[in-house]
Amino acid sequence: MTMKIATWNVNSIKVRLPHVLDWLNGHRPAVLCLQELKCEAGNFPLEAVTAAGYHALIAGQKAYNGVALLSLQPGSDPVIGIPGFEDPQQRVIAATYGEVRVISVYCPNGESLTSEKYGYKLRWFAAFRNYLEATLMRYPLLVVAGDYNVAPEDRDVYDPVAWKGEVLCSDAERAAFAALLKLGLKDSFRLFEQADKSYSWWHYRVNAFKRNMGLRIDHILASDALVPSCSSCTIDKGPRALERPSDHAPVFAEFSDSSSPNS
DNA sequence: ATGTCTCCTAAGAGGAGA
Repeated sequence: MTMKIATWNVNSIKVRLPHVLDWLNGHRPAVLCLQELKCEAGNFPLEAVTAAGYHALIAGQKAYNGVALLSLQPGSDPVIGIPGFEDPQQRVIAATYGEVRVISVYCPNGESLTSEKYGYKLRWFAAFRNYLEATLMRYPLLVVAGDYNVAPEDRDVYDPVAWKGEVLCSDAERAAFAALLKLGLKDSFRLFEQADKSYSWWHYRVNAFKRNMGLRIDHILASDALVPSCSSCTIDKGPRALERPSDHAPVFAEFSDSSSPNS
């Protein structure tokens, strides 16, 4: 028996609700981490999600950002944000499902290396690293899934020469991502053989999706203690080809049920 | 290729953010 844990930057839950409901019904993930809700918690389409059989924990705000955890079983011990890091931007929500702690995260974009938002991005990553370090001590079975706004390696970029040093690909951003892995986390996608030119985000402009001009910036990190139970990680490009798509595709990882003995 | 999509304010388009 396996359970799926998935992540999807939906770029407005209001607009993408039909896609999300279809995907939930098709995959029945144990947990779906959402990013870029772009709505306040009170405007989240809770009834439709509940009717689909899902519980929801929501950290929303007007217009921008916003994250959620949808789940078949209710989560426990929810935490919103990064404790001790004051931030009006809703980017992080955590809860426990069975034995597993799950974090849905929307890392800052940064805009460009010369933007004030880039400095915020690097400060935010430092705080997030410290939060994950503390979280791992309390929850050895940890999944951190979301839009990291970092392409970790050149093979995660359709044109690494053009993107060299650009935001999402800069050395400092890649170092910030690597610092998360160094805590004892693995990029689940790279635990398995994957097709070349696998991406999770494509710009809306210039027919980028049809031309596969993409970046892999949505990741599911699994703690070292969870890695033995991880059996796959897949980018589902299907929803990106629909009418009115998000610019991101959902990503999901499968884990064997840790409740069975000797698993 | 200043290319697209979504939100906001505020009553028209234009700006912010990605």
